[in-house]
Amino acid sequence: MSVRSTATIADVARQAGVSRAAVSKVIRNAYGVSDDMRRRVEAAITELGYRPSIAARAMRGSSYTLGIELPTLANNFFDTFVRGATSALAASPYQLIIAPAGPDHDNGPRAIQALADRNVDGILAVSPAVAPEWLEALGSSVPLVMIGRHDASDHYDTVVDDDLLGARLATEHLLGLGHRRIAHVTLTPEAESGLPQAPHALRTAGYRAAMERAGLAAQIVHVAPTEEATYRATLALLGADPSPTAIFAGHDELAMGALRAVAESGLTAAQCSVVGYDDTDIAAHPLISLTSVDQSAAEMGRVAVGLLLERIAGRGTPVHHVFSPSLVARASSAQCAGRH
Amino acid sequence: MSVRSTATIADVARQAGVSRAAVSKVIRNAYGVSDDMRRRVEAAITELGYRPSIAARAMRGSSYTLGIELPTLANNFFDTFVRGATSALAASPYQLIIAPAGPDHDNGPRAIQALADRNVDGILAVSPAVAPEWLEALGSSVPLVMIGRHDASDHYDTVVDDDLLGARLATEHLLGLGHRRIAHVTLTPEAESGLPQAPHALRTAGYRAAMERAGLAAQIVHVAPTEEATYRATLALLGADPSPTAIFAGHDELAMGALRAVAESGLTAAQCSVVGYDDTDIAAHPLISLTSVDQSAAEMGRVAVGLLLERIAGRGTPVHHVFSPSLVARASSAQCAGRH
DNA sequence: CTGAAAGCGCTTACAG
DNA sequence: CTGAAAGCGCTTACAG
Repeated sequence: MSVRSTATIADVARQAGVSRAAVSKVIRNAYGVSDDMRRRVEAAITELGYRPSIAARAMRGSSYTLGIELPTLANNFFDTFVRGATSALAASPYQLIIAPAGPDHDNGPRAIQALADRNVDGILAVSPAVAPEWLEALGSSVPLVMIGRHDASDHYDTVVDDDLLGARLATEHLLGLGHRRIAHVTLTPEAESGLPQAPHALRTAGYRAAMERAGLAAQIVHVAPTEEATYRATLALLGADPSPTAIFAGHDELAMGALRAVAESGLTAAQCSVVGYDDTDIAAHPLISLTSVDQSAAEMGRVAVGLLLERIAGRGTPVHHVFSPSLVARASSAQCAGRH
Repeated sequence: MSVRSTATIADVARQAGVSRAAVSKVIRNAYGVSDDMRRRVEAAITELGYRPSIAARAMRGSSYTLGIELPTLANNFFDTFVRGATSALAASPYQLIIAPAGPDHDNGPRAIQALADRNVDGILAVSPAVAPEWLEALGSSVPLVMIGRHDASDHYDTVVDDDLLGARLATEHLLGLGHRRIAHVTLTPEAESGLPQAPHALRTAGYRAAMERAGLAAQIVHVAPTEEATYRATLALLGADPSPTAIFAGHDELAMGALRAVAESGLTAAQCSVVGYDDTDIAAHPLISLTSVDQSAAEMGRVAVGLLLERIAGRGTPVHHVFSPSLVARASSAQCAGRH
């Protein structure tokens, strides 16, 4: 395998005794090349260890690169998503690159912009807090698929799970187990720029609606997006009177904090159940066994890449793909036994 | 914030009433520009929302991009590593992009090559199974820093933790707790292409040496690199007679499987302790509380980026940076109580 | 089917 | 300090 070839298209052309245009056609699999010419060019390419310069190609046509912006790598959901995306790209000429947004709030757009600056052929992004107008402008100049947004966009596609339904599934699961005092621990609205269509805002709405349908009072607690913050908030909840017999956490990492508080308080799942969201790998681990809402991350990755390839192929009309989440029940939720 | 500007350097030059060379100097912060000219150019850039084309810049000079190849995103170690790397880049003009290698064995070199093809200014890579010769060739044409390799390389730098020491710390920790029958569960050698200098091979050697010094017999079990495989292997170990009172796992994910088998067998840490390697976030979680060897991932990321920037700045002599790991003792390891 | 020529958007010497 | 010109390695019409 060659490493970084010093050979250019001109070298290959000379070696094969053809024009540079001919070499270009061969490497792009364009038509209008005789078998004989193709053979000679391919031989020259092998002999010289020629590799096309992506930078040069990007200036004229395609960069053969798809970029995906992620807010963090720490979330297992994204790993699964990326694997799904990669698998959908296996037979294509595209290479996937990831631009991590980093911790700062404004780094989402910055990382997305960095991808656009690099002439990627298409962008996949997870950025709940970016303004739709900015995305519309971006989508007008480069194929764009946003993950986890419920926007009714014109110039980009969206792939999202039905957060309203997911939250309903979680809440009704707990209601079905006999729980009546169910608290919802979620992110502060600012974490999503206060957008009412953002995933966690919708999950909260779904929870609230399910509680209302059951004739019960909703109890919503806002926390910083960490295990630790949820741990402390849950301890406070469990120390109150009356205290909840079940906690629906906005995502699995929060649920881990709730789980810890429950365990430390010496309570069983029957006394205080916990349900998360995302069904990350850790939720499935037998030592954790967290009931959670599954978004089928891998399938989302495949679908998102599919939409992006369609856009690259010329589709201009927006597609909004909504996945139906499902609940995976595990040991962290159990029939309500009441307290004391 | 602009999105994808259609303006080129020529547009800016026209708008500002200067030459394209002048604009180029301003955006590169090169000297030889009057204050007045700089002001006019900057005004034009803002007005037109101009953003330099990275592809065009890459053809002539720098792509302002650093690439990092990772075998997977699932490992928490890498997330921490990337955050460390990003923090070291904050003040620089470089953007970090990640090329995930994917599950297939040969995808490491493929992803690294994809970065080289894209004219990145430097490469960071985690690829234990690539041949040193290939890396030497690559390092001769692009600044390269390899993570987790003990190679005595000429044309690339290495950043690695002292796996021999880490394994010794883990083993001696268990010995100090009174354990005598300590099994080591690790990856099959093929997972590292059988390289004796590979991380897990060295950890095994470190374990073996510590056991020998204590006058004890080593017991080494090879598994596939999954929680599940380690779970089953540990169950088998615990069912044997005599069975180990402690297990040192090659990394934390394996340790999670061992932990599960121990818990399911109804054994306490005093009856069968477990120690992992990497000190991932999950190890620290109170519901898991896994004793583990810490490699200071974030610091490794910072150091690796530092070395890469030095290479980009012109250093040609190789640097091999070795980190000293430390043991983080938690509840999964305890004073040996024997069995039955 | 094949190739000469123009041009993508920058940076780099080189004059002035 | 400033700018005209060449050139980086490709692809794209356009002739032949």
